[in-house]
Amino acid sequence: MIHIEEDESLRKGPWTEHEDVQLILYVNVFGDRRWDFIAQVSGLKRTGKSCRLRWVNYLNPSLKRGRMTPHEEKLILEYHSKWGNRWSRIARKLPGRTDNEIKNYWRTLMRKKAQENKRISSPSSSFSNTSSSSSSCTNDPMADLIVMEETKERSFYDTGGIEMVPQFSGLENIINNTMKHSIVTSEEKDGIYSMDDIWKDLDLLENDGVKQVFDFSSEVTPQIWDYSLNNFWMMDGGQQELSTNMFFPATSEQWTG
DNA sequence: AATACCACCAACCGCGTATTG
DNA sequence: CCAATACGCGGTTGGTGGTAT
Repeated sequence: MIHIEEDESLRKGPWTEHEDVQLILYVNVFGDRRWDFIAQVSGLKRTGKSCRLRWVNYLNPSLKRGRMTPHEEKLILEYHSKWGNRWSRIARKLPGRTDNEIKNYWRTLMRKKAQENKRISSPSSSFSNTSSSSSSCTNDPMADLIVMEETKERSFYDTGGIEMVPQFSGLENIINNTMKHSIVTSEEKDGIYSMDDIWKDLDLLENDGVKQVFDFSSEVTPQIWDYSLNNFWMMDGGQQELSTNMFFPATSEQWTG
C-alpha cells in the first residue's frame, strides 16, 4: 500500500511529482554525484541511494522512454550472451537505457520465452536431449539462448554469462546508429504524472526564467537549468534548507569533486 | 460486471567496491 | 595503511494496469 509519510522518518515508496521536481532541481545544482549530500540538503526525506536511483532510472533527461526497439532487443541479447547479467555494463552500450530497464526487460523476455518453450515442448517431448548439446540447433541465436537459459534450474533468467559469442563484429556501428536517436519521451498513459509532464512544464517555464547562472557543462538540458534556478530562488519555507545552508560555488568542480 | 491472472516496471535491499580522511 | 562513508551494481519485491475468464 502506498502510505505517504510526513515528518521526520524517511520516506519510501513511489516518488511524488514534488519530490521529483525537487530532486531535479538539486541535481542540476550539485551534479549527479554526492547523493547523500543532495538528500540532506534538498530536504527530501529520502536516502541518497534512493535519490540516485530515482535520477538514474527515471529523471535523467538523457533517458529514452518507451518500448525497446527490435534493434535494442538484439543488442541486449548479444551483450547478455557475452557478459551475462552485467546489466550496467550492457546498459552502457545502449544509450538512454538503464540497467534496471534492461534487467526488467530481460526478465520479462525470459519468462515469456520459458513459457513458450514449455508450451511447445511440453507434451512428452524429450526436452532433456537439447540440454546436453550446449547451444543447440536453431539458426536463431535468440532461440538458442533461451534454451540455454531455460535449462538452468535456478532463477531462470540468471546467467553467469557465457563468455563466448565472438562473432559480433560491427557492433559499434550498430550502437552508433542507436545513438542517433534523440531522446524519446513516452507516449505514456494519460492522466498519470509522467516525465513528459515534467519536461513539458520545464519547457513552459523556459522562456520565463532566470537565465542560466552556472555553467556546469553537464548533459543537462538548458531548459532544466532555467527552470531549476528560477524555482530555486522561489522556494517556500519547507524548502529553504539549501538556501540557508549553502553558498553557491564558483565552479562545478567544487561540488562534484 | 467481477475477479483472477499476468506483464511491466519502479523501488528497495544487501553487498562489494571506491573514495576519503 | 586502515576505518568509515558513499556509491554502484545485481537481485528481488510489490504495486498497478491491462487482459482473459
